[in-house]
Amino acid sequence: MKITENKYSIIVSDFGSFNLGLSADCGQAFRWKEDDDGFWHGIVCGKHLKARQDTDTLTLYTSKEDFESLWKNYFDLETDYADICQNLSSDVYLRRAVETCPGIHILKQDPWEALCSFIISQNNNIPRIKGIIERLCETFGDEIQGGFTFPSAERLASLTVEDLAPLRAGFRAKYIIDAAKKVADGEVDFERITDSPIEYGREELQKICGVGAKVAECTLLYGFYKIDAFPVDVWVRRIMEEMYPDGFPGCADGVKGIAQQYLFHWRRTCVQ
DNA sequence: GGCCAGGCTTTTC
DNA sequence: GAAAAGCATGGC
Repeated sequence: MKITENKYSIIVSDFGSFNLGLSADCGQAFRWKEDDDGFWHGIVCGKHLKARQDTDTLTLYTSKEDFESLWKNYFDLETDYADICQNLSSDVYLRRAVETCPGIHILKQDPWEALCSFIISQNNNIPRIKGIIERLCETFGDEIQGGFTFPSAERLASLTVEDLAPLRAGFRAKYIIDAAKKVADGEVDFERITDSPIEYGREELQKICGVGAKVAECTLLYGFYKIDAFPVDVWVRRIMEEMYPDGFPGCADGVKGIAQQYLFHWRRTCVQ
């Protein structure tokens, strides 16, 4: 990876196969938007980023300090996805998925935002998930340059289910409040989940009302970067039935979450 | 108007 | 314990 520092931006090259738009909009994160000029906008950990990708370069309108301390890590630019994808390619369907949709990285999202987002995702579709999250941020986040921050667990823990009515989140509102309370008061300990094997996180997260196996796996994968977490939603269930009736291939062991993300996006956008 | 959406809880058998 | 019903909302 090569980095050039300009007055208002950072130019990155030699970043492997990373694809910004695909990674930002393949169903793992819900707040990235592309404007009419091909710039992607996102807000992560209270900081707004404008970025675009051209053939061989990434341009990020940020400081070198923020690139090094936040964005480089968020976009997982230092992991060798070529190596991972080559290993996955020993399976025929995974090979098709990684070749058809190259450049997806797992985004290292804020754990609370990931948990809250995937609580909202249950029995829901992606456009509406984005709408609810947008209203959540506009209503309860802090306004900054470029948009609104994702409201903290502490902020939401001070609210009632009725306060969330403007989100039109339906039955999920009570789950958001329960999650916020348990995270804010430390009953669910994010630091310990970070430092523990994945099984601990599974048990802890499912103490929250409205968090089952699938939401827990998504939170562990996208919020805690436990890349062997394996969320099974309706799409992945279809994949398992259609392609892997005898189980998931061993070439994905240790990185099942990454394999899952490629298959999820491929099955949703390319197959049939 | 019925079906579906990155499911989970509650109720019933 | 397994299976089914119920849950809010909105796009198609």
